[in-house]
Amino acid sequence: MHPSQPSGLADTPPNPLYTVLAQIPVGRVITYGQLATLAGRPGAARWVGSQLRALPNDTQLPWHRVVAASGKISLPAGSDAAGKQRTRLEAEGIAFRNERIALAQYRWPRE
DNA sequence: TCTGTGACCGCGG
DNA sequence: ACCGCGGCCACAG
Repeated sequence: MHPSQPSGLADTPPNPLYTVLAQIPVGRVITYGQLATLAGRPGAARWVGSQLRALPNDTQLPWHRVVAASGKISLPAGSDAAGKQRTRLEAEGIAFRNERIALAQYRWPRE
């Protein structure tokens, strides 16, 4: 941004999505829909996707713990981003089976 | 403005 | 288990 702007000012409220996402523990995953609900926007799963897409490449947020409700990785199949997500999840002890998360208990509990 | 396009979801059929 | 459909939200043309 331009230096005339008093950097990091709260003229734009923090995205609640990031707050929630930051609290997903290692070895657990959450779905786009659940994340939307927890962020105060039930039904807006697509919005979550667009927010994640906008994350900087070097973000500290655990974006890889967000998966589709079907248990599959939503990033384009074969892309390196998708491979990276799967690798990270497996490193956290999450098992895959035919391109989808194997066990339901890995998922973030329902409300 | 309107339309199309996604890191989506639930409900039916 | 797979599909189509309407609903959802932001963004590019």
